[in-house]
Amino acid sequence: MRSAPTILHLDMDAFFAAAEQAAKPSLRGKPVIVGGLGPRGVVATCSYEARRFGVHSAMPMAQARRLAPNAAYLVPRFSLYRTISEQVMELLGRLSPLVEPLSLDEAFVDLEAGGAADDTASARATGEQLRAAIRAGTGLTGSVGLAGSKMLAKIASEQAKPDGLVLIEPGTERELLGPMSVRTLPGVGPATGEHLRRAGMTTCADLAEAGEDELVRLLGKAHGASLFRMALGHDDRAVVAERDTKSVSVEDTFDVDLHDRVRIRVEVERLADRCVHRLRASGHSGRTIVLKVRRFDFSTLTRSETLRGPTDDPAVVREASGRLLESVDTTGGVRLLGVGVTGLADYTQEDLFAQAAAAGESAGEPAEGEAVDAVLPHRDEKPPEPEPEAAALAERRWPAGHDVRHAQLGPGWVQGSGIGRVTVRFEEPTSPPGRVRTFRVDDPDLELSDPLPLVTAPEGDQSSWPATRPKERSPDEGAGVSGGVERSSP
DNA sequence: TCTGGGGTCCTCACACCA
DNA sequence: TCTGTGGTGTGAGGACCC
Repeated sequence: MRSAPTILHLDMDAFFAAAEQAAKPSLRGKPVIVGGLGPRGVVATCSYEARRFGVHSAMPMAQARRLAPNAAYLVPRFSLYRTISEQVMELLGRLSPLVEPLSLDEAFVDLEAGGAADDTASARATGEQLRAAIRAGTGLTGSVGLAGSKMLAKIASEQAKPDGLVLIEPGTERELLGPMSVRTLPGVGPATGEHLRRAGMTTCADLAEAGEDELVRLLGKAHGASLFRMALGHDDRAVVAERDTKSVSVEDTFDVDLHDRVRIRVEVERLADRCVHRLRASGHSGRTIVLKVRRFDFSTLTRSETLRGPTDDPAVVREASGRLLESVDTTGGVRLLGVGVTGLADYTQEDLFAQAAAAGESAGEPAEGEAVDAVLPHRDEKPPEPEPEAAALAERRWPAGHDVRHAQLGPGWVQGSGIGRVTVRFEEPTSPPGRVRTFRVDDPDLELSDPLPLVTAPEGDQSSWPATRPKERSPDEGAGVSGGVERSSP
């Protein structure tokens, strides 16, 4: 635990939905729900306007539609979100070399490591400057939590939402946490929460009172001990800038359960190819192949097989996945299939060839050809073919929310499509709300386009931000801050 | 019309080996 | 030779997070 609140947690507010509202003036102030629009989709993010109807993340989309039938429903546009995220992470990088991204919209920053703050006043000033820079650079708002540890900084940013800043003064942690629900603590989800509730513990103070031995008895060594420390406000996890990937996987939920064994096998092979594609793109190979099957009744099972050496060969992963599938009973139907690779190695393929060659020289040919097969990439193997062009066009021609351009009417976005028609709203991030027009899906004047920038020119020059390091400011600036939680918002 | 996708970490059971 | 023990690798599942 640090003596100054120099861990910063940034959480962008309703990120995907806010990005869509920034891109689409007609959606501002309205309920916007982003997620899978298929029959088995779930909500990824929704705007604060949608939350007032009771909609929240991870809710089945069908339920969201019942609660908010008039909301705008959009599919995620990860390329847009990634672009914005890179801008935000770049701003964080100016504060410190120690930035730990948790997802596209969340990160920890160690302000001390960057010399960006060393006391309460400078930390608060840095947090507010950051929020202003994010707003100017992206048009979006983010909430900032500041504390002496990651756990408390995250709790603070949660309290700061939306569009605020909360600072937890070191020394006040235990008092602050005491009355909070155990669910506030990282690692306590529905199952652990219920487990603790049955043992009579609902608040952090209850956990602290129960003692470490009791929590270890209830939850096991690792979880129990860490939870006890967290309940006391102790969390010495460091901000880690680079994390090694441990596994790569892909999975698909099908609109209707699959029963046909041949079709299931084909899907598994397709997933294996996609998984290897991702594996190679990340510069990895892997040794353990994992097949995941979710059955008609939502029961999920995994089967895995460890090879003699790491591979990034699609044929090897396909074959292993197929073998694993043989051991799974799929009668009754399958709603999800997944293929993953763990036990990752970052050997380059050249290294693998060198290894195999060296092994061959020193020990002669391997006794079992299978071992080589599992290690050596098949160089003549092509990466997975993209889906046939016509099928891809038919499937994803006008996804709801995507940007389009009309030869005469200019930029707009897909409001909806069906029965041979596509409805487009003609507006752009900096325009007033626009008009709606409907076209035939094969209208030659209409084409999909890249997302437009959310802000045309930064409000004020952010290129040199931060202009002065907060630590260099006058010591009495922002002074008078003391004790407990303080919130500031516009 | 119930429940995505991509991850991480932990626990437990079991086999194998020294 | 048999038995006990502890470490390690593997496989499966659960919980959690965003």
